[in-house]
Order: sequence, then structure tokens, then C-alpha cells
Amino acid sequence: MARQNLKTEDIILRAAKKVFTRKGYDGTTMQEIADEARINKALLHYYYRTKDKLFLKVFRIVFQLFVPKMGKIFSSEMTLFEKIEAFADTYIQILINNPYIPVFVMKEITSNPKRLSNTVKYLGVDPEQLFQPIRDEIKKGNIEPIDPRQLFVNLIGLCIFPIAAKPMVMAIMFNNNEEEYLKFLQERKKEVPRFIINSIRKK
Amino acid sequence: MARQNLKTEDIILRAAKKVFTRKGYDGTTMQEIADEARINKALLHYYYRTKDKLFLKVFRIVFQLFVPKMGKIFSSEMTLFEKIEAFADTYIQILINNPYIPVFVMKEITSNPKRLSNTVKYLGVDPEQLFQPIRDEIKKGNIEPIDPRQLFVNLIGLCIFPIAAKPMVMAIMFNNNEEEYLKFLQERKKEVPRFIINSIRKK
DNA sequence: GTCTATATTGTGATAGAC
DNA sequence: GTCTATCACAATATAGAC
Repeated sequence: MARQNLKTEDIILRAAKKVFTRKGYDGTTMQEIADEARINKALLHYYYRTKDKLFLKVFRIVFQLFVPKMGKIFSSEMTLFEKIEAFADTYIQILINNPYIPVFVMKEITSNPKRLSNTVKYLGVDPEQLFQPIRDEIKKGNIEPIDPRQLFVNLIGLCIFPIAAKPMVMAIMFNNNEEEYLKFLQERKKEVPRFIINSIRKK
Repeated sequence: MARQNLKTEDIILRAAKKVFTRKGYDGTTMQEIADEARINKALLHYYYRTKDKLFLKVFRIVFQLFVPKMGKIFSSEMTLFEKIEAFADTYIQILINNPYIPVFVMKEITSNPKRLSNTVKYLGVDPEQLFQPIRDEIKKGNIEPIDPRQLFVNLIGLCIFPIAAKPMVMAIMFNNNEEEYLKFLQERKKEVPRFIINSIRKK
């Protein structure tokens, strides 16, 4: 029944997450998930009926991780600059721990938006949480005027891109030296907020 | 032989590009490419032998488009700021015209780096073209000190991300209104360089 | 719950007529 | 060069023993 204290159902889910996020829905076979979970292929169907249902379960979990949890940070008492710093630090670390997720999510949503639209809608970020403090600071004259949507996309994009494009970034800039690449990402936790704040703060 | 003045070989390539970039290697069937090209499935093999060879041909072409052509812009007589402006404008427009390419390239490289490493290496960008002018400007005291690699990744990421994450950006910020989304991207051609230059120019 | 064996369908690839 | 017909294999899914 159990293996390393986990129920079979969870062993399968963990294995499926690993394979799906690396190879995508179409590139993944039930056999490979079974091998990864060290169980029989038929068991997958016993627990999750179809590949599609298993995939959807994995996608929902992964999407939760991918969607930045801004609520706690942006509803806090921090200043806008502190929020940006806290967000970049937290989010980049999540992505470092889950480097396959950005491309996986973007690919699956792109090539099958209908199937996943409910999940995307339901778990939607509320960018208003970020927009409002930005508008406030602009009104108070504390930062330079900027479209909050542009700033929002800038913040997220600066965090996600170097991880989504990992193989190219590594090849072009670090001669495929992973250690150097990871150091670069660590520096980015400070660099991204610094870059953003430099851009919007009053001169 | 011909259709709309194009040789069959090119009709196939065009169809393959369309299907591969939207669905990825694994999600694409030879049948679907044949349907898209309005020819018979066997003809694909007549011209390109295998799915793999056809894919590689498509990937090389697409990768050329994806890799920013910085040579012309960055070896020109423009100032650094003008180069950044010209690059963002040109590159964002290429991506608007080819919105599926970023996710396609990142996905295929991520899930099969070995098969594509030659292509990635061979067509590699030379970031040194951008690094040198940045170092020069820092040395001259014209811009704030910054790691050129970080600035390079920022520039590319700010251009690519909103297009790679199109379905999510559209859903979360534009209620899936494509027109509004495209307006947002057009504004970004000016906004990205403005944002970057604001960040690095001396106060 | 977990396994082996098998049914069924889809897909890449080829043979061979025209 | 282009087509139809077909092979061979892989993958999802199920049946049924234990």
C-alpha cells in the first residue's frame, strides 16, 4: 500500500507532476509515470481513470504554485518598495525550486486554452492588489507615473523569464555552467527589485 | 506540383511550422500537417523522410526568428539608449507577428536539450555586442553601474514575457479582449525602453 | 489494491499503382 | 510527384486473476 509513508495515490501524483511538467501532456506516457512511481500502469487508471483526469489534477496543483501568491505580501503593512522586494525574493525562490513550471504552464495553456480556461479563471491572480498601492503612490507623488499594468507585467516577467529560458540563458551566458547560472538567479532576487525601484522612484 | 506559386516542399514547411509551433513536437501528427498543407500524408515523407527531420528544419527556421537580431542594431552608430529603443521596438513587433514562437522554442529546448543543442549553439546570440556598450557607458559615468548580464536578461525578458504568457495576461488583465491586449503590446514598444532607461540613467 | 494480459485505437513510415 | 493501402508499433484503457 504505502511507500515511504505516502499513499499510492500521492506517489502517483508526485510522479505524474514530475513527468508532466518536464515533457508536457503529449510527451508524457502513462507507462513513464508508472515507472517513475514504481508501480504498475494499470494502477494509474485505478486511481485516476484517465490520463486526462490525472493531468488536470496535476495542472491545478502546479498552477497554484505558478500563480504568484501576492495576497499575503500586498495586503500587508509594507511600503510599495518593500512589497516589490518581498515579492521578487519569494517568487524567484519558488521558481528556482520549480524551474519546469513556467514553460509547462505557458505551453499547456497556449496549446489547449479551452480545456484549462476554468482552472486559469478560478485561480486567477487579482492584480488589483498590486494596482491600488501603485496608484496611491503615484497620486501621492512618491513615484513616477506609470501604467500599473505595465509595471505588473514587468515585475512578473523579470522574475519568470530567466527561469523559463534557462537552457538558452545558460548556453549563451554561462557556457552551460549551472552553478554560475544559479548564482546569477540568486543575485536577481535583489537585482530585480533594485532595477524596478530605480526606474519608478522620483529623481 | 505547385499551389499558389509555392513549391510543394515549401507548402509543407509552412504548414509544419504552423502546426508544430502551436502544438509542439509531441502534440503534432503528420496527418494534421498534411491536412493543413492540403496534401497527402505520404508526401511529407517523400520530401522530408521523417517527422524528426521535418521538425528540425522547422525549428531551425523558427529559432532564427526567435533569436534577437542584435547585430545590425548594436553595431550601429546609435547611442546605447537609442539601441535599446530600436531593439525593443523591432523585437516586440517580431514577437507580435509570431506569438507562438517563444513558448514553442522554450518548451522544445527544455524537454529535449540534447537534440537541439547544436542548433542553439550554432545560431547563438552574441550578448557581447550589448555588453560592451553597456560597460563603456558605465565607465564613462553616463549610466548607473549594473551587471550587463542582468540588463541583457531584463531587456529580453520584458519583451518576451507578455507574449509568451499571452493567454494568462489576456485573461487576468483584459478579460480576454484581444484588441485591448494588442494595444497594450503596442504601448510596450515605448514602455519597455522607457522603463529600462529610467532605471539605469544617472539621476 | 495490485498485478498480467489483452483489446483498441492512433501514428509514423513504407510499398506500390498511376 | 502524388496518391491509396497497409504494416508495425506504441499508447490509452479495460478485464479479470490474485
